[in-house]
Amino acid sequence: MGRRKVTHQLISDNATRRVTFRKRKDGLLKKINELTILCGLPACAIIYSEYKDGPELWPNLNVVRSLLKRLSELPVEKQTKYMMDQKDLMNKMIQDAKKRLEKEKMHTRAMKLGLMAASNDLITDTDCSEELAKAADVVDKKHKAIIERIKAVKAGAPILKRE
Amino acid sequence: MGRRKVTHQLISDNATRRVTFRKRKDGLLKKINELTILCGLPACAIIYSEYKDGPELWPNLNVVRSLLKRLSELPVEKQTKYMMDQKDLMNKMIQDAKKRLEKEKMHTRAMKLGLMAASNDLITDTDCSEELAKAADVVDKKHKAIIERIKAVKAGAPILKRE
DNA sequence: TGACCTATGATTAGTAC
DNA sequence: AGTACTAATCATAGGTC
Repeated sequence: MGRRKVTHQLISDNATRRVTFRKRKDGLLKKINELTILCGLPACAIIYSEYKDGPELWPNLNVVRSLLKRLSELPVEKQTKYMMDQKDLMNKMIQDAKKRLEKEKMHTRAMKLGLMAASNDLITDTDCSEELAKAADVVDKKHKAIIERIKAVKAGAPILKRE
Repeated sequence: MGRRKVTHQLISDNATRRVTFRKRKDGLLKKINELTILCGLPACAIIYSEYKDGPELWPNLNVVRSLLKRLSELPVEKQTKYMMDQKDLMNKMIQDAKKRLEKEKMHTRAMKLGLMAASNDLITDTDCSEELAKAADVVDKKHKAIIERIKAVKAGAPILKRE
């Protein structure tokens, strides 16, 4: 049946954990990709796992290297500064969790291995992904239109649509 | 109202982009956190943005450093082994869209049969089967057009179709 | 700006091949 | 193992204050 509520601990079963890893890793990459496009930021991901003998990189090694290089060049005081920001972020997440708890919607915490970095001032190498995205949107729109039509027919609309 | 469908392009409005960035960044950190716990993997995130003068790190500087160190020690051939760039991701998304369309097509056929059967049962004297067939044909043609469009895109040729 | 709300699209846990 | 499905939870765009 549908999904169960999120568990808050390590998945003990190997097969299940592997499947969950793959699904969520894919979801994560997709989200990073979307963030990159929507907000105009370069980003990268490095994911080690017990399922591959090497890390999985996104989007490619060059971007990963440039972003890591940038990080390594960070002044220490800024590193410290961001850690304060991180504290704030964690506090925020805890606050949110408490609120949801009040609403009877308990939530999680957590993580795994990998790395994500985004920087607004590095050059983004845009290939044809944007156009592909547009193409995909066209497909999605047509798909939606068809679904709407079906709903309309089911709701009693005329079978033949005159335009 | 609820959320609109994702549009996969740069959000031009500054305020909206900022809000979206914050929301999605938080969502991403949450997902990384969950993956860490569920799959028992270490993970970190480094996020630069135009909204902070330093990067935001998750979960903390030490983890980030140790993971980066681990990456730097990797042999180059293993570093490049598993890469998924935006093109791969987009191809996957288009594949998914295609699958959804196929599924919908099946539903449409089922509906078509159901409607025709109903008309036969209930309105024996009036023959609307022709109109029903036309309606179904319209739907089928749209499906076909979409499938063709997908093939064209996959073939690498056309990208944005203007109508 | 930022915090909150909520309708609705997106993700995914569990199941069956 | 990987794919397909479905049901249910989760995430979030847009609105409001």
